[in-house]
Amino acid sequence: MPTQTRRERARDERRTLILRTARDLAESEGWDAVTTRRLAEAVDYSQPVLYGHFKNMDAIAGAVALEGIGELAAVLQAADGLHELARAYLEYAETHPAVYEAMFTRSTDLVFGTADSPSVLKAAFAAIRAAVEPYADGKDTETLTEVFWSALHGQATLTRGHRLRPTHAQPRADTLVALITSAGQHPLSGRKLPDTD
Amino acid sequence: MPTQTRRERARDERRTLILRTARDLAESEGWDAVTTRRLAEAVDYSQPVLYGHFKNMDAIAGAVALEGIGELAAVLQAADGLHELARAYLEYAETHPAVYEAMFTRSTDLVFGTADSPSVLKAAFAAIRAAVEPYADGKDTETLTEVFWSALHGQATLTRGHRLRPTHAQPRADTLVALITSAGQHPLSGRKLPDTD
DNA sequence: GTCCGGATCCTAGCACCGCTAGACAATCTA
DNA sequence: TAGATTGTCTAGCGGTGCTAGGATCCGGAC
Repeated sequence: MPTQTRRERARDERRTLILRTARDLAESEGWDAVTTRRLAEAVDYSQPVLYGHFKNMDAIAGAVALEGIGELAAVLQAADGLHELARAYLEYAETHPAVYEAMFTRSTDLVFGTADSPSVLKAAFAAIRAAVEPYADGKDTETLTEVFWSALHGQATLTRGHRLRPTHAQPRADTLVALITSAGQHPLSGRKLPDTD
Repeated sequence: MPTQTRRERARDERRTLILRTARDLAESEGWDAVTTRRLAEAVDYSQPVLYGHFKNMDAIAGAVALEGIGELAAVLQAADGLHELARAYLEYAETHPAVYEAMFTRSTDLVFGTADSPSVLKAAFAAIRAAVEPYADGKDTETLTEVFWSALHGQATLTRGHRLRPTHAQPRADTLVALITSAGQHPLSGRKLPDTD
């Protein structure tokens, strides 16, 4: 059935166009500028067309977020070592602020919850966990991963909100990594840990 | 001039009423529910009255945020030691989610910038810095303070967004504090650091 | 006591928002 | 070619932030 396939393909292309346009608009003017009217005009369709592809406006932002999580997971998997992963994470957040905001700051309903979209999200978390594990030193790796991720997330959001000295982003990242890499180094335990630099 | 004074007092009381109502509404139903119409109805005035006290809706949220920062600063100053401070910080964020959101997640324009409101904000940061300083071990205290604060902020926001295991908030906080308190404990330096527990 | 001027407040409205019903056009099926 | 399905649009509803312009109150001058 080639006709049906062509229709479906056209539909997919339009969906992709909507997402790409929404994403571009959000990155250039912020999510407040991504309204149904402006988005519909940008893709040269009327507003109801958007609702043929997405349940509502939040679903569009959610789809952009999911796309971004996939990108972030790939970036983190490609990173080698904890230091490199931290750098990659913060760089992604800085260079894609609107997507990052859609992922972790905007309303959270759909993203988490082990329902229909967790695979790519688990992949991102697993990448962080893999980089953290060598430094867990037998302790709770899951918790240490959450702590490390939270710290990265905090730096990303507070830096973006101009709450931290913009000139010291690099020392902050380095300090955080150093805290983790020397985590198990208590005076009583002289165990050697893998080096990161 | 008693009449002028009474007028001013009435004006101040009304301003306080607006802020308290906005805050209550935000905490009970979220900031999306704090609209000019609902807020005006709740304080039993018409919408234009709000604009006689605040430039716009964001300014109301900003005033609530400033109020919250003062509270947070007081809470942090009252805390004794790094562990206690971390607990107090996360507890405040958890028990006042809407105020915390107004402080650090919503649009950031007015809050920072060393303009007219930094004193109370600097007090909050100074309280964190004072608790961190004993563990800086001669390194850059300011950077370590930013790292610690970012980590707390990340835990607060990701926990609230249900991105972290809700059952492990305590271990996360403990782990973060442990990372800081053992920061200077490299194998080559056997210096004794103050104990926290 | 009367009147005036300024402060205060409200009604009404603008342009925009997310979202949807119902009419119309285009395309596929038979 | 006739009918059914799909796609798209126009028009509109109730809501939003915010403001102009008129009414109303109230302290001070005479």
